[in-house]
Amino acid sequence: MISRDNRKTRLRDAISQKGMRYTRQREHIFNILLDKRDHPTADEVFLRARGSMPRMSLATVYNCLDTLVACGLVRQVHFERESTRYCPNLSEHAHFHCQKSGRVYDVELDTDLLDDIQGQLPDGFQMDGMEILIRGKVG
Amino acid sequence: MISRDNRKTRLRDAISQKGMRYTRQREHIFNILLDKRDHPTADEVFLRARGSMPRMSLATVYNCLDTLVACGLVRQVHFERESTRYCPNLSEHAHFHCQKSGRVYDVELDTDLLDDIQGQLPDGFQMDGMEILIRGKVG
DNA sequence: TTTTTTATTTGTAATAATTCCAAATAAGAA
DNA sequence: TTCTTATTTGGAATTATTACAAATAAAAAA
Repeated sequence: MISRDNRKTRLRDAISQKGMRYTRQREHIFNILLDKRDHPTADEVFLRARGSMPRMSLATVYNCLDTLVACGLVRQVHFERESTRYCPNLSEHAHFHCQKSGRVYDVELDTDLLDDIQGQLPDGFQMDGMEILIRGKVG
Repeated sequence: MISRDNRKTRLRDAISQKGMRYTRQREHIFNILLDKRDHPTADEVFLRARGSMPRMSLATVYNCLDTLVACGLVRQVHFERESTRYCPNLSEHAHFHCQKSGRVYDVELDTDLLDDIQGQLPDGFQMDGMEILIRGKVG
């Protein structure tokens, strides 16, 4: 399975870059995020993870997710007071939160637009990252 | 004090529009947010509120803040896993979070730009609100 | 390959932010 | 002024997340 190997290589590279260790748990969590890109919470990831790895603890899920974020393989998304969601889509995009279904959608935006925002910052404001959250309804 | 009266009127109108009651506590919390626009957390608001209203409880602070948000007088801002911050600036703007100082800045953006984002949503995506969060450093 | 080192996992306890609840209070309508 | 009921209050409960210490397992060294 070519894509599995690609994932593995991506993960190995990113993790070793940070001087960390490659573990079955980290691989498992990464695959879960890539297999179903529905912006799950840590708890939802935990439930899925236990399917094929029943001994995995919730603490490990949090640890692994934090590692993936630190390695730049995954983004965190926060809507209101809800729990953190995780997104493995690394292309620049906004997040649309449907108030009816609760679902979260990735919305690709023009790169120019994102550059524009950066350009409109006052002098001395250095941008490291941006998150565009849109509340609304789909359908 | 003209501006105090303006505030009072704004608050009265917004609250009665929702069929809710005007209370000293709600007025107090609203004034606290308007007096120092530094995006305080509920707990910070609580500390300030107790200065001149020592019997006010934290639950009331949360209640009042929720009411102000429901009335459209105040916006909530969420950075990462931090606690909710409150912003009484109703003009469309982005929030810049300085990683060094922890401070939050309002950043005015071109209205065109915000319209552009709305225009780039796929068909069927209806936008009710948007939050642009920028992580970075100032100075 | 085996040993060694130490990062990671695991289960549980602790914490932080927020919400819930039921009794007391106080808007504002009658 | 009385009455109704929304709001406030204090504290308990909940939720999401983090902290901790012992057990495990990568991967470097022998």
